[in-house]
Amino acid sequence: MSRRSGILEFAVLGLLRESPMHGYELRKRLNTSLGIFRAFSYGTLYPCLKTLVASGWLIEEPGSVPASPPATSRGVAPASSLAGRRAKIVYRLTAEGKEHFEELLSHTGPDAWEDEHFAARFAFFGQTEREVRMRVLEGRRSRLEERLEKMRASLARTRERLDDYTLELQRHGMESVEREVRWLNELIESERSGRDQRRSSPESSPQQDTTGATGGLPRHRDNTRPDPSDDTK
Amino acid sequence: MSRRSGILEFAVLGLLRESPMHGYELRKRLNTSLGIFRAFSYGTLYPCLKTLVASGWLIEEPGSVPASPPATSRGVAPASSLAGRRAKIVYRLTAEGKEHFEELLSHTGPDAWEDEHFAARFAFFGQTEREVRMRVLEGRRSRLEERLEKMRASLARTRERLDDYTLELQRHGMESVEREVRWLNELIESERSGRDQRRSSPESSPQQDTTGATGGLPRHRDNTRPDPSDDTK
DNA sequence: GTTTTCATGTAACCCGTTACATGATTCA
DNA sequence: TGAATCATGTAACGGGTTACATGAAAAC
Repeated sequence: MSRRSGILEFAVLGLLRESPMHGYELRKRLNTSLGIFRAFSYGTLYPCLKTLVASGWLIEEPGSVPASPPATSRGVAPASSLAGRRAKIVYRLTAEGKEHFEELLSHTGPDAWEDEHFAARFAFFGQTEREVRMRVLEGRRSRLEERLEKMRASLARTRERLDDYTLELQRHGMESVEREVRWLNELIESERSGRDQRRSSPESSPQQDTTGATGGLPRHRDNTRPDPSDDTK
Repeated sequence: MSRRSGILEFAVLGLLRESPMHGYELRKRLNTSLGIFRAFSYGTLYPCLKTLVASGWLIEEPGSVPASPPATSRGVAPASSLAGRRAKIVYRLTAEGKEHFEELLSHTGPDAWEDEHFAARFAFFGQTEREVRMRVLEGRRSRLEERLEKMRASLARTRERLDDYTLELQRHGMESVEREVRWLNELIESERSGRDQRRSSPESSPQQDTTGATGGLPRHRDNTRPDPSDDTK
């Protein structure tokens, strides 16, 4: 009766909304597909999945189970056929789960502007209504501006007493924040000018819309081209 | 018999090395003076101080105690005068504590390149030997480059299946990391060319050396001026 | 004289990790 | 056939927060 992680729960629901998956795969997507996400461990993920099932938002389905004994009878036949042969468990979002996620998507508390929370929200902007996107972006921005002011103030108070390294660290920190603010400005600007491509209809299914529908994101240098000598493996 | 926080412990020792302080003030310095540090709560700080005292690295000293009972007898006189009147407790680094901190400063494990840990290390570069600074900076850089490669790889694998927002998030994330790498490059460069201003003598007292001693830090725009026309536009 | 700010502390909880235990599948 | 990878899980612990309790000094 606990494990209400917020961000993990949110991300899991969001990923499963796109397509059913088993835990192992889910975890990898958590680490890679979404931008900022740090690596959640299995010790976190699996219990979380359990509670989501208990809440009725997910159901477990047998994955590619070796349902009928495969041709190779090599394996020692399990003493008791009941003693659940462990197999892949595929998790699928239930209708209630979908509804719940939709609700999470739409309400914007001040938690939503904190670092990791914000990244999670942004990662699912594709399924978020425009109005909400705006609120989140603007909330995040003012959160950062607030932070900047504090930094400036504290720096003004103490700059004489600090050595060069501490100063440089603060300078770099502030510059990072300023940079994110500029980024948000661009995003907000292009949300404002872009057409409202995600209508408010609750019946929009995800998945498609890879047709460049997301209108007005600012153009940036594409640093992801095939990169001839990439290979990675 | 626990509470070995690493980063908090390190920062506390480092700050107290510069001058004795009581907990309340210590906490504020943790939040502001040092660049990146997030706000530790009292619930973390005070117990930590206790264990540091128990380890013999700090001693508690009475602060500006109202040693003799103040004139206002309004308060219910404490039943037992022994039941310690609570007063400011000033923490001071012991010789062993100093030694311990010195040791922490000098050994560079791979923990030292992680985000928060690195920031803490950097914040005390003023008391760190040049050789160690180099190892930390280079370690951090290769840590980040490693991370970059993973991001690039995963992006190359999945870019077709992702919507524009997720893509943008990843792009921005990568750009941030790239930016930090460039920063590190500058720092490393200026460490290399700068004079070795922090000699290896173990007897160097901190505090002074505000005489521009830190030689070669790269020059940046001073973004702390009153700044007449900026307005974060 | 009351409200703020300074100042110290503790207990309950939360979110997550590590290290471990188990077993199936794939591939050299 | 044995190693690597896929896959699921749990118990113990770690490091931190929140909310609370307490009280002195300063500011209004």
